[in-house]
Amino acid sequence: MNSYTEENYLKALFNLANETGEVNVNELSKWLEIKMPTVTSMMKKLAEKKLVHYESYKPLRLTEKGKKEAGLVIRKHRLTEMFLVNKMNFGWEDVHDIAEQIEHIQSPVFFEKMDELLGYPKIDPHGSPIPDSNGKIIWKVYEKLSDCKVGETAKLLAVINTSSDFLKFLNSREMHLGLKIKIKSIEAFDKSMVVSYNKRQNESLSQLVTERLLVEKDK
Amino acid sequence: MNSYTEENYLKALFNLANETGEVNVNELSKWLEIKMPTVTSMMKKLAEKKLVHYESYKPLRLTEKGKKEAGLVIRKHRLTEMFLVNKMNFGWEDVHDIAEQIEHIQSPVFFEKMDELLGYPKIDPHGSPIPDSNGKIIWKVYEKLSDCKVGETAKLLAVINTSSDFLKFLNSREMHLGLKIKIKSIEAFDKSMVVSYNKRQNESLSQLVTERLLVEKDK
DNA sequence: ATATAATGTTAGATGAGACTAACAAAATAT
DNA sequence: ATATTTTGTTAGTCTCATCTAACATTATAT
Repeated sequence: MNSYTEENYLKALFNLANETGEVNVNELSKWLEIKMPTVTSMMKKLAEKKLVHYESYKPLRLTEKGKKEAGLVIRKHRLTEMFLVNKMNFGWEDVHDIAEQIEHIQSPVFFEKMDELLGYPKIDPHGSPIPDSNGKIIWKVYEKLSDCKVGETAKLLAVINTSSDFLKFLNSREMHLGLKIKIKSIEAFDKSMVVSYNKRQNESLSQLVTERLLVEKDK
Repeated sequence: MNSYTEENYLKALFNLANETGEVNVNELSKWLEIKMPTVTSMMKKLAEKKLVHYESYKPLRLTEKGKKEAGLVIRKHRLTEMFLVNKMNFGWEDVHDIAEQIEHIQSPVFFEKMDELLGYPKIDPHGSPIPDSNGKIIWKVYEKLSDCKVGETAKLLAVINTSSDFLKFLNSREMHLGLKIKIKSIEAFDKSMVVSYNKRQNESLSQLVTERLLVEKDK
């Protein structure tokens, strides 16, 4: 069994991994807001437990075991977020901090029950995939709205930044997953977009926003 | 804010308090399965925080502040148990261990939402009163089934021991809160009772059971 | 009323997970 | 190619919550 703290390190390693699965001590340290020496010593501990490949001065990598256990923590987090939104009427902007705590509950049956009550969801309220009960994630390839062209229509399927402020911004513009967005124009100099959806015909979205919206283009 | 550990000590002090609100270090130590010196040092810490009245060699007593904060932990525990049973379809015998963990979640809004979804319940699935949002408990005076007499009928309103084994025993006899039980006879030598309820006309209950069933006599 | 048992406290150690200060290695810039 | 910056490690300290061993007080029993 991994401790509360260990679970947090595993989750962070999983979330920060680049294409090759590598993470630097420094990155991890900044992400967790924990000083580097502490991170180093925890990495040695996780290496002892065969959860992380660790060599001095080399980037960190989760082992297969580590990936699985990290995936299971993320599964608990995302199932919780879905439960909070779908079964407890929380807004998608309010669930992160609660899920950060509930993800550490040690009770397989509790999360199985959530899963069942939710009808075995594949994604969380922000469109992120929920790992299966082996910790495996099926990655969907989405495009960023910022990569779409004028005249195209795209369906909003996930958001990258799940900060409360960003989600509240989307709420204020009545934007939600599943929304069909049409690109009316793109400003050359700052890449901001004017889009239309539902009754909103002239919404302007900055690049900071459009590159955080993941979509599927209409064919 | 109290730590996870402090919350557990507060809850234990509350639950163990006798009529005068006193608890011995030794009792607390046994209850928590934590050695006495550890308990003593935690009591000094809680006394610093004005949560406990502590004097060397004297029994422990929660301060008003301590009672309130303990009550709030118990509130979180009992709301959670109710939520697990009523909203997540757990059996009353399976909720204790999960609630022991969830009671430490720091998120007032999470428990407010539970309370709201449950319709502001006054008792938990075992018939124990749920403290209000100030940590105050309204105690109902119940009788034990073991104190009833032959011929009387009583309604089961709460159970004292909430161990999984005891609750599974009650399940196996189809006993649940609200049940009307008629006392048909009492065995003089071991105080066991033969009772009837619903379709069960000759159930025998040992004294160990009857003194753990809290009832209200029919008038 | 004193011996014994039970209960409670003090002192010091431990492990987990955090820190700072100092040093070492790797990456970057001139 | 060397100096500087950035990144990473080592060594030692701190706090929290636990422990054991030894001692002190209070309660109980003869």
